[in-house]
Amino acid sequence: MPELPEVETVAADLRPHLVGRTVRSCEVRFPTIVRHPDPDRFAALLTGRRIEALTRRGKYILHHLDGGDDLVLVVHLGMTGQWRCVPAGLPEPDHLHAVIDLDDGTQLRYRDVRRFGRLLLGSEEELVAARKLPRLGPEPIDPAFTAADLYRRLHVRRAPLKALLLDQMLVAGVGNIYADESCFRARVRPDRPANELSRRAVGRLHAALGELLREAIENRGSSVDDYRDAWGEMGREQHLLRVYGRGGQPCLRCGRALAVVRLAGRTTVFCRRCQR
DNA sequence: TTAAATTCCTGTAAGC
DNA sequence: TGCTTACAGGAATTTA
Repeated sequence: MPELPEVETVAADLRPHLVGRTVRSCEVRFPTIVRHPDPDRFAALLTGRRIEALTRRGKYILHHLDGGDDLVLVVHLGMTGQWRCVPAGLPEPDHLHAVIDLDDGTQLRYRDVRRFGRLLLGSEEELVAARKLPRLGPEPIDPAFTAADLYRRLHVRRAPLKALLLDQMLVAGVGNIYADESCFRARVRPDRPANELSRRAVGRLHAALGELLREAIENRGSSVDDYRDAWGEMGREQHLLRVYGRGGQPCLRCGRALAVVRLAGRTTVFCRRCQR
């Protein structure tokens, strides 16, 4: 499933191909995929706009448009969303929910089997005010985000650490895979109430998060389930995951069978011996 | 305000 | 083989 490294990979790959392109037409085939504004207005507003910049924030891809009104096309891939740029006329896959034709003959395609993803159009302020875009927490790979920042956010909360790592308002871009992996690297139990963590433990967690996410970006993300990059290719990080998807198998550090529990509604894997 | 539970959605795999 | 059922999870929404 696409988390920060996967979304970063897609955004970085698309950027050189999309910046400077103009939208010729837009067809929304599955209306509920567009969450703001209504699909007809979405298509009308988008048509004729030029993409001036492409950025990522958390798990969101932001296409900044010309026109002087700060309009942004926002894409969230949810669980199974795919955002690809292909030559127009290529055979269409199933579950294709939106198609955007560009002025160079390429086509942006939004495909999403489970339809947990979404497309938004508006200024960032408008989307946040309309509660279509959350007030995201800091970027975990931003050098300005320090261990002290993370500690300040965690030590006032009593929820299990895992639940807070998944909270996009606390820190942006972490999902189930990298939450479990960062806890393992930091040797911290994901079910510990956040306010019980020492500064030292939060320091390890902060370092683990940064290292892990940078490594995963380097490896073009984890292709578990059906994540693919903008060209339909798989990432490599899934081969390096140490706990995610390995419940019951031996811990790669100590050999003990990895525990599987349910936390914050998510399958959570950790080592009862290595993580305290 | 916070935390936990529920909902959406479909492909896959396990069980009978 | 074919059917039913459980499971996967990001985040909005609801409930406590």
